[in-house]
Amino acid sequence: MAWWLMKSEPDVYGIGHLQAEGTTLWDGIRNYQARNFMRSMQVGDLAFFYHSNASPPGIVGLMEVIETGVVDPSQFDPTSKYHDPAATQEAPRWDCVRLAYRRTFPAMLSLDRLREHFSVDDLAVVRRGNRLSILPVSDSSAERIFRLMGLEPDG
DNA sequence: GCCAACGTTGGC
DNA sequence: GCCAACGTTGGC
Repeated sequence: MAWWLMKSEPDVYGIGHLQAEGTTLWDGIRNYQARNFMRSMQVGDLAFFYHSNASPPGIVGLMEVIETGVVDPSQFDPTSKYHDPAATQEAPRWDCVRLAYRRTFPAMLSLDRLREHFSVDDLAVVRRGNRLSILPVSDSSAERIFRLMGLEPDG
């Protein structure tokens, strides 16, 4: 079981949306490094839900990978902002994973607080200017995140 | 709104 | 293959 951190803008799709829906397809990822991280995910992996472009930004909840290797349907949709004219049904370029809501944390763990406790080597999201929307999290960093919130680790 | 970081694109 | 221009992300 591996840990991840996945960013989304709360105005676009926040933890509340996921809580209401129960599950979601993490589609629209158009960055190869982020896509490759999703390709390495396995069912049962856990991911911290991170609110980006928020004030303040930070970790707000937890979700679980429930399906991997899903072809991202938005790449074929000409009306989608994620449409990729270079993608074909025979040779899709983008895939994604399906996630299930696990929990909303009692309080956000803000980026400021993360920076007080983690170096960029421990947790890449604290690196200034990090634009990558999906990041791996080490077991020890995941445990420290829960401890910082005063919670027992899931998983 | 600004700007740093950085991935992508295209000319050569 | 190099690199400048450009676009996007995301913090502030």
